Amino acid sequence: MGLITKAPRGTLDKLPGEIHKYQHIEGLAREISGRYGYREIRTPVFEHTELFKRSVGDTTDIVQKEMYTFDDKKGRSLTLKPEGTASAARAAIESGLINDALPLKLCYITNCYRYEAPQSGRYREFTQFGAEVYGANTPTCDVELIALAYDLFTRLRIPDERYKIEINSIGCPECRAEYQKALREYYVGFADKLCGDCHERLNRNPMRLLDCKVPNCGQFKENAPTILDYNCDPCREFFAGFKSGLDSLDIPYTVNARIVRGLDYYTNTVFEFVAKDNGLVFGAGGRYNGLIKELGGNATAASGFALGIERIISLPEAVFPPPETPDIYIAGLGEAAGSLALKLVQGLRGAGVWAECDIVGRSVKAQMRYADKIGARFSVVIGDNEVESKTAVVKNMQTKETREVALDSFNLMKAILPFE
RNA sequence: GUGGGUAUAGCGCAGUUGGCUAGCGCGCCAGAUUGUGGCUCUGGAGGUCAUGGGUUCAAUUCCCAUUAUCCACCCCA
Repeated sequence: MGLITKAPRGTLDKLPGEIHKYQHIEGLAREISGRYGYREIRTPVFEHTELFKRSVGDTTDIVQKEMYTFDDKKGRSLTLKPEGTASAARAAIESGLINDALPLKLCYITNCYRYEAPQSGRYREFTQFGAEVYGANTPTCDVELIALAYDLFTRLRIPDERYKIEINSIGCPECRAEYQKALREYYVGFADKLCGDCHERLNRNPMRLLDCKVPNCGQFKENAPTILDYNCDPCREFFAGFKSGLDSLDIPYTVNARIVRGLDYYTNTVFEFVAKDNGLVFGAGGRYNGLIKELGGNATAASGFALGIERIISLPEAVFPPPETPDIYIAGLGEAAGSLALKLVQGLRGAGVWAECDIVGRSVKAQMRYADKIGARFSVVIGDNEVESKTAVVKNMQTKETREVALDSFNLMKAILPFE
C-alpha cells in the first residue's frame, strides 16, 4: 500500500464503526464535568514552543525529543501541543480568568502530539480529557478532581476491581529537594551496580530510580528512603487530608510512594489511574502550585488531571452502548414511488427520525438487502399501488410484524415509535 | 533512541526441494420467471504477492537494504 493511502505513523483513524465510543466517552466527560462546575475551554492545537519548555520542563523527554516543533512563515517557533495543561493555564492567564472568581474550574478535550515510538495504547496523535482547578490549595480540591474522574469511570461501567487509583505526595519543592538529596546519596553507593538508564536517572531525575524495571536495580528499592518520610509537616498534613477526603467519599485508592510524575510542574499530590491486568496508565494528574507563576501569572495554586481517551477505550472493561442504526428505510419501486420515498424520508428527517431511502436506483430486493445490512429497524416498500392508495405496509425488521399505515411522515413516525 | 516479530484481495489467512492464468473463508456487487431483507445456490469485481536491489534459465518463495506495522524497553495520557 502506498504512502498516500496510509495514515501517518502513530495516528489512528476513528472509523464509523467505533466512533460512537469516542462520542460516548466525550459526552459523558462533558456532562459530568459540567455537574462538577468545570467549564470547557478550547485552546489552539499549536502554541509557542517556549510555553512548553517553560511549563512541561526543559529537561523532560517530552520537550527534549518528542515535540512536533516547526517554524511558521515569519520564523516563529511553534509546537503542536504535547499535553493539555500548559495551554489551559496559558489561556486562563491571558484571558484574565485567573484573576476572576476563584476557584476557577476548567476542562478540555483536545488532541495532543508526541513524536514517540508507537506501541499499544500509545499514539503520536492522541486525545486528552483534562480537568484543572486554579486558586484552590486544599486537599478537598484534589479530592474533588479524583471524584470527578472516578465518577466518569463508574459511568463507563469500569469496575473498581479492574483498576487502581494510586496516590502519592512528592512534597513541596523544599522537602522534595531534601528527599532527592537523600535518595541520591543512597544510590551513589551502588552506582556501579546500576543499569545504564539508572546512571542517567541518578543525575537527571533520581526519583525515577524507584521505578526501574531491571530486576537487578529493583533490589535496592527495598531500603531506599521513601518520599513520604521526607514530607515536611504541612505537606504531610495536606496528604493526610487528601486521603481522609477520599475515604469519606468511599473512593478506593492505594498509596504508592514510587509514583513520580515526569513533568516538572508537579508539587504535593500526584496520582495515576492504572489498569490492573496490563498496568496501563490511562490517566494521571496532580497538583502544580508553581506553574501559574512560572508562566508569568500571579502565584496561584493549581491542580488537575488528564485522561488518555484512546487508552480508556482500549480497556476491555469499558462498556459502551451499541452504535445507532437507522429508524426506517423506505424502499421505492419506480420513478413516482422513488420520489415519494425521498419526500417521506425528508419529512421524517425533519421530525428527528433517522430515515433512509435508495439513492443509487437499485431493485427492491437490493434495497431491502441494504436496509438489513445497515440495521434499519423498520422498512416500507412503496410502488405504484401505494402511491395510488396513499397507504403502505410498515415492517418491523426484527419481529417481521407488519401494519398498514397512511403514507405520510406523521403516521410513519407514529408507527415506528417504541411506545404508543 | 534500543531490541524482537510480521508484511500475499477491504478483513482474516493458505501457498518450500524456487517453476505454468496466485488460492480459500468472510465481506462487496449482481442474478435465481422480473414488488421485498437475514438462509441457500450461481455468477462477478477486486492483488504491481510492501518497495528497491541481488542470486537464478525462473523468485510470493532464497539474500541484502528500505519502508510500514505490532510488541517490549525508554518515557508518558
